Amino acid sequence: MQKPGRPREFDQDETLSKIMQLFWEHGYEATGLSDIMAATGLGKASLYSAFGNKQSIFLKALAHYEKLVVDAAVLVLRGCNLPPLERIDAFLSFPITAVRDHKDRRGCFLCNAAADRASLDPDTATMVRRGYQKMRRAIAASLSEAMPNLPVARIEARADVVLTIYSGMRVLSRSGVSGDFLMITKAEIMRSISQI
Amino acid sequence: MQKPGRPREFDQDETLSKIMQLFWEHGYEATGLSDIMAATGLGKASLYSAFGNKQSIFLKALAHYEKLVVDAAVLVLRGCNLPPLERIDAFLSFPITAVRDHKDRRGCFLCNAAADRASLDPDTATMVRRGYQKMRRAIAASLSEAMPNLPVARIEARADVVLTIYSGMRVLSRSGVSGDFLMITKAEIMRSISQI
DNA sequence: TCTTTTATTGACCGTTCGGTCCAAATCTAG
DNA sequence: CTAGATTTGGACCGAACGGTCAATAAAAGA
Repeated sequence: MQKPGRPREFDQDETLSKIMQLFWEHGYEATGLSDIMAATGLGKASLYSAFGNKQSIFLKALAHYEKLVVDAAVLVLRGCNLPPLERIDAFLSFPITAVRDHKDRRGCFLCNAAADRASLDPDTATMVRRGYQKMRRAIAASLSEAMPNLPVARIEARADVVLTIYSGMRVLSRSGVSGDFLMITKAEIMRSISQI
Repeated sequence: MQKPGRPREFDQDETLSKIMQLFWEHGYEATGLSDIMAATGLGKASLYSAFGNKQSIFLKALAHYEKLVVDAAVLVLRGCNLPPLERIDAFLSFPITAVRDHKDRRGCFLCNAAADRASLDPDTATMVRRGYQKMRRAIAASLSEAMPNLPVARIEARADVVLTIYSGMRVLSRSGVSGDFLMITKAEIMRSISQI
């Protein structure tokens, strides 16, 4: 059962992944339609008919990031194979392994979008907040599993701290900070988070 | 004792302040020469002869920010009128009062530059790191004044945490996070920082 | 006053931007 | 085989981009 008309010659998700890489690394304004065409091998008209205009392409790339990266992080946070605090540790290790093992200084697409696009485009701001919320809830769930006797307010406060630290690490990694710096930060914050 | 030739008709620092506002709020790529001309009332050639090309203008605006805002923050951190921990509290309150009292969601120019420019331009990255270092050293100084018996490594680790939290708060504030969220985060981190 | 030096203005440059359009190509349904 | 639907590639668009230049203006030093 196929739609009438000429079939699309490319895979939308693959293409969206390539586009996501571009916006993630270079930001909204610094990524031109020409860059996207070069990276995907598609013509302008194909891109427009599939994803809309540049702003719409960007939003879809951001949604793609949420689906791929944020959801994966949430999965780690909510996984059952590790104790809750170790899951948070694993979550905060992502920024470190990115820098250390992969020389990946792209940071977090959500954080980058917050910094360079959210204040100019309400739709971006909404998506960014939604992604943050997802992570925040997952962090809070892990924390309350780890310390069920702590009042909810304290749990949430610590979740806010973890999310804020995460954002900070991601931004700092874009400025070229060392993996050791991030490692030390993580260790110190884990120490204080773990206390009752 | 004046230089020969026609004197400049504008104040360089004032102009740099106006330019700084633009780059701070909208980022590098989203700020055009035309915006700068409109905001300063200057012609293109005047800007070029005074500050160089766009990249050079940006760097000078960033340096201006370091001089005005970062140095002011460092002054608060190193001030003697308050106990050291309260100075750190005051430092972490800047992101909050900006959002609450001034509806100022520009965040921190250093952090924004880290996110949208540092990975493409080494000079920007260098300046950003220098600004961060200034703050980090001042934070560490306050901390070691507050708890002189804590090993240096722990002091530095906590300074890293404070700096990372600061960056995170500034980025999150650009996504539209509430002042309450930042308030809670600050309170929680101050609690853990204050412990011996 | 005349020369030199510098700043300002506005026109101008080529390039790139995001976006549109249309003819050709490729599919389904009848 | 035809008619309708959809995608594709490439030409094309006006606008905005960063950047340059020459003419003019305003100062200092002689």
